[in-house]
Amino acid sequence: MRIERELMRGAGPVAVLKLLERGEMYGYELVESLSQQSDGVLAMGQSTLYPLLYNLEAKGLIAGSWREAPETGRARKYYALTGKGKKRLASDAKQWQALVNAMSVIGVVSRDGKRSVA
Amino acid sequence: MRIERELMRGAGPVAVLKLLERGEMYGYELVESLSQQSDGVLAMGQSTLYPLLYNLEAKGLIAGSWREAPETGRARKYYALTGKGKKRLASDAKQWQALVNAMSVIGVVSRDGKRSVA
DNA sequence: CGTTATACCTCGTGTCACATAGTATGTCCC
DNA sequence: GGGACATACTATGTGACACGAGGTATAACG
Repeated sequence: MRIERELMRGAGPVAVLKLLERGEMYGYELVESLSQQSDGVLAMGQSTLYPLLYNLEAKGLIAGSWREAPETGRARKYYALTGKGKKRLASDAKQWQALVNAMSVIGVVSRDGKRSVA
Repeated sequence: MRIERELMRGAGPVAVLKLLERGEMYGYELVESLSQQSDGVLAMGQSTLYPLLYNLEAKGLIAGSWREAPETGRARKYYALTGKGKKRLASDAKQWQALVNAMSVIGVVSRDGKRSVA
C-alpha cells in the first residue's frame, strides 16, 4: 500500500534507526528493505533517504564508513547506529507509541490493526 | 506527554478531521480539545492550527461559518466536516492504520500500547 | 479599570519530502 | 569487448508545513 508522503513525516527517521539497530546497512539496501519489509508503506526514494541519512549522521545518531562490498567489491557506505542513536531511537519509539495511543483514543486508529469504522 | 513536533507531522490534519466528525467545532475549542483528549500528545499551538484549518478549508474538506456563541455572544468561526472531508478522513485513517502496522512489523511500536523493548 | 480568558489572524524561519538529474562502477550476455 | 542493466551515492530546486513570536479585539471578573 502506498501512502501519502505527508503522513509519513517523522516516521522515516525512526524506521531507519530501527533497521540499523539490527546491524549496519548501506543506503541502497535501506531503500530496498524499507520498501519490502513494510509492503511499500515505508518506501521512500533515494532522494529522500540519502539526505535523511546525512542528517542523522550530522546529528551523530549514525556513523558511516566506506568499505568494499564483500560480494561484489563495490564501494559502499555502511551506516551503523551510535550510542547516541540508540538513545534517540528509544526516545523516538516511546514518543511514537504515545502518538499511536493518542490517535487511538480519538478513534483514528485501533490498536488491533483494524481500521476504525467511520 | 509532549512529543517532538516532527514526529507529529501528518497526524494533525487527520486528528482535526476526526474531531470534526463528531460535530462542528471552532478553532480555539480544537486547540483545547486536542491538548486535553490526548494528554498533550496531539497539542498544537494556534499558529499551527489556524493555518491548518485554512488549508483544510481551501481543500474543501471542512467548511467554516461565522456565528455567535450561544453562551457568550462572541463571534466564532465554526468548522464542519464536508462530504469530501469525510471521504478524506476515511482514506487518511486507513493509511494511518497501514503506517502503524508497518511500524509495528519492524518493531518500532507494538499494537497493544506497550513500547517495544530495545 | 485592569487583568485574565477567549478567539482569531499573520509573518518569518527553519526543516523536510521529493522529483529530477547526474556520476560512477560492477555484472551479464551476446 | 561493448551495450544494457542493476547497483550505489550525490546534488539541486521546489513546495509544503510546524511553530515561535507578535498582533488585534472582546467578554468576564474582581
